[in-house]
Amino acid sequence: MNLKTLALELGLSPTTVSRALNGYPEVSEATRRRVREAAEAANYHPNTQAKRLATGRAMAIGHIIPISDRHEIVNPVFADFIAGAGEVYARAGYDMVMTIVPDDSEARAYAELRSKGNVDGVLIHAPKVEDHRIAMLDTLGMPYVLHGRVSGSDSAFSWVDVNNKRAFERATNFLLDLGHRRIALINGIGEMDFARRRRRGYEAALKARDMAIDPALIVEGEMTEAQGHDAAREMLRWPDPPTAFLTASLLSAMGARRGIEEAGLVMGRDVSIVTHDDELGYLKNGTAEEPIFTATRSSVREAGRRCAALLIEQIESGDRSPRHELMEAVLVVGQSTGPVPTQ
Amino acid sequence: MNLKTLALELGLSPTTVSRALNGYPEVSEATRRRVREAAEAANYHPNTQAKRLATGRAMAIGHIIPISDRHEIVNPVFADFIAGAGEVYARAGYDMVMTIVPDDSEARAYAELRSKGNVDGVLIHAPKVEDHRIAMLDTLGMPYVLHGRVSGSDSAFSWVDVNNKRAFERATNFLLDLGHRRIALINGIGEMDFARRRRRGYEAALKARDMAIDPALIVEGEMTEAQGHDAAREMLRWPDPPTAFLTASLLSAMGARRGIEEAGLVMGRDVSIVTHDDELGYLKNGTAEEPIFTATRSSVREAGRRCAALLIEQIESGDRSPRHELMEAVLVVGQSTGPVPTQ
DNA sequence: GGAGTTGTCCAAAGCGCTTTGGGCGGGCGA
DNA sequence: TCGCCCGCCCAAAGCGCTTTGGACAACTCC
Repeated sequence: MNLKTLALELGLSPTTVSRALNGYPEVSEATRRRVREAAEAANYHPNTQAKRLATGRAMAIGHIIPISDRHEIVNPVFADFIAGAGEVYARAGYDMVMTIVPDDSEARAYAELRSKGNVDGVLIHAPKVEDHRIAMLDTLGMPYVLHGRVSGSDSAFSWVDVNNKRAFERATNFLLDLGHRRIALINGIGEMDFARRRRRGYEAALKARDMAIDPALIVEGEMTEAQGHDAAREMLRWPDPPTAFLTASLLSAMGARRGIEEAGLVMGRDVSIVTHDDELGYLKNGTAEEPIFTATRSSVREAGRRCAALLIEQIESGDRSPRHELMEAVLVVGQSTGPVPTQ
Repeated sequence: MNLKTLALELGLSPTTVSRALNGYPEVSEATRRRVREAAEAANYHPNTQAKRLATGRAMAIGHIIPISDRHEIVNPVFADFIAGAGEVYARAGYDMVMTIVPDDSEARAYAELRSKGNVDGVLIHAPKVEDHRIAMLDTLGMPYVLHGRVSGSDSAFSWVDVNNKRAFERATNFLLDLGHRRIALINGIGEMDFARRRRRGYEAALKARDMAIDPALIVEGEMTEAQGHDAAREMLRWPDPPTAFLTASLLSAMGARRGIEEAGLVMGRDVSIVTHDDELGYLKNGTAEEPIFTATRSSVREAGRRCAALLIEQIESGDRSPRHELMEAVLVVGQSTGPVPTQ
């Protein structure tokens, strides 16, 4: 079923049918209703490709996922972010098109997407501290929104981010207030912008109390269960072990907990853990009322929603002036923290 | 830059340029080279929408993800599956378009995708024991491939699946051979087809040795860390606790391990665990050489690749006859299993 | 009653590509 | 030398939609 035959059946011109369905005023309410009903009955939906060609709008948002380097797509937060963004796309009538590319052809992928014209804009994931994609996207002139920021050029583009620095500063202060002095940071990969900011927050809190920063207490790497476990096991063997861990993901926290328990210690009594919690769908920090880990909590799914909304607005309004949304994490207190044990 | 202006610049007709770029024989090698070079230099890529409209091929594969019900997209295996499929799509020049829909409009989403013509086929995730989507897709007449099967109608459509039954049968036998007699099954959600098959495998192994099936030893639900933990903690308090756990995911296994350790027991000595391992990118079972958990291992990412390849072949060949690929899981022995402890 | 306005509809062009159906000239066989 | 085929190229139609630029009748207003 296409426009022409539908028009033929109705005894109308394609023009009128198109206008009726798209809500243009040049058609009487009576015919509009008639057309709408006929379209419904025939389960008619305008052909996407034709519509796109005619309007010049792809009605699609691109996500480019490099495959090898940062394991981006297999990062557990990715799925939740996508879910949030996808909800918004669907409601606004946009397709979400995802392209998996080898790491070395990421740049080309953006250029191709642009020149093939199959998306109206792109969402950028997981920016590094210095991210080459920004410059490239600017020369391409394609609308984009970052999930996260790029240190140093924060205001030149639109982004949605959680206030990582403040979150980790607060978490550190929380532990300091409990009397902890040896606090380990089990962070994400150092070149990631979010990890850098979290580290800054941790360091800022220590500095504010005139405490030295011990590099040995900082571990950076992929946020897996093994990471948390290995770091905790290692550090707890030291003569002056940390009394608290600050971890960047729930998986790392789970690993750290295991390391603590392996050492015959009790989490929340002997050793404390504060973690960041992205509120992932399948990896919950207990329940909302009874969290297991004390955590800085911020929904990555909500971040996905906001990114998508921002990008769509930017595309539809044509307004390219950068906009920012900084989400604040909330600190929830669970059973994983307690006052520093007195020797 | 478009075909027309490129042709103009070259002093050729659009026809010839199109044919040169698409490898048709009616153009001399000399001009073909000239055209190719000019296209390269101008960074010309044919407009996707126009191409699609002209050829009638969307060059895209759809994935429809219901949002609420089964938490599908936030399921940790989803990302890995998508990564595998996406690789293949990209290589074959297909877009991956993902649609997030509220649960109650999933059926409509498929019909719309079909009538709007923006995909050439769809990949179906996470089939239930009885899945209404099959009938619907058949009436729509759109090519599709299932990741998994639907009990009872296995041969009517194309699918790629891991041999869940045999995997769990083998795992159960492995534990039985070690002398275990009280083996708990911590399974996925019961109405999922894969969970059903795994349970069948478990039950078949027990029956083969004339052992009774104790329903109390079977837990079905979302495969989270909490699920494994709660089940293990609960069961280990019983007067006749299980001596082994068979879990359906690494997360559940991690939870079970925690439950075991909380009870003051040692995994691999006092209580054994065998788990299924989907080889997720960010959730590894130790290393390939030194697995932590004894596991039935099968890459869900590879399953994604095969699904995609099968679907594309089906689309391009026009051959709708159903094809199946059954992947066998391999049993790897880690440190989580040992002979049943003598009282 | 005539001019202007308004409401409703349509014909046709155009989006950027592919593909059909030739056209033209040079080489080859008879 | 003639006719035919073949290699190379092009004009134009068509994919299914939107949108521009009217057409036509009915209505309003003086």
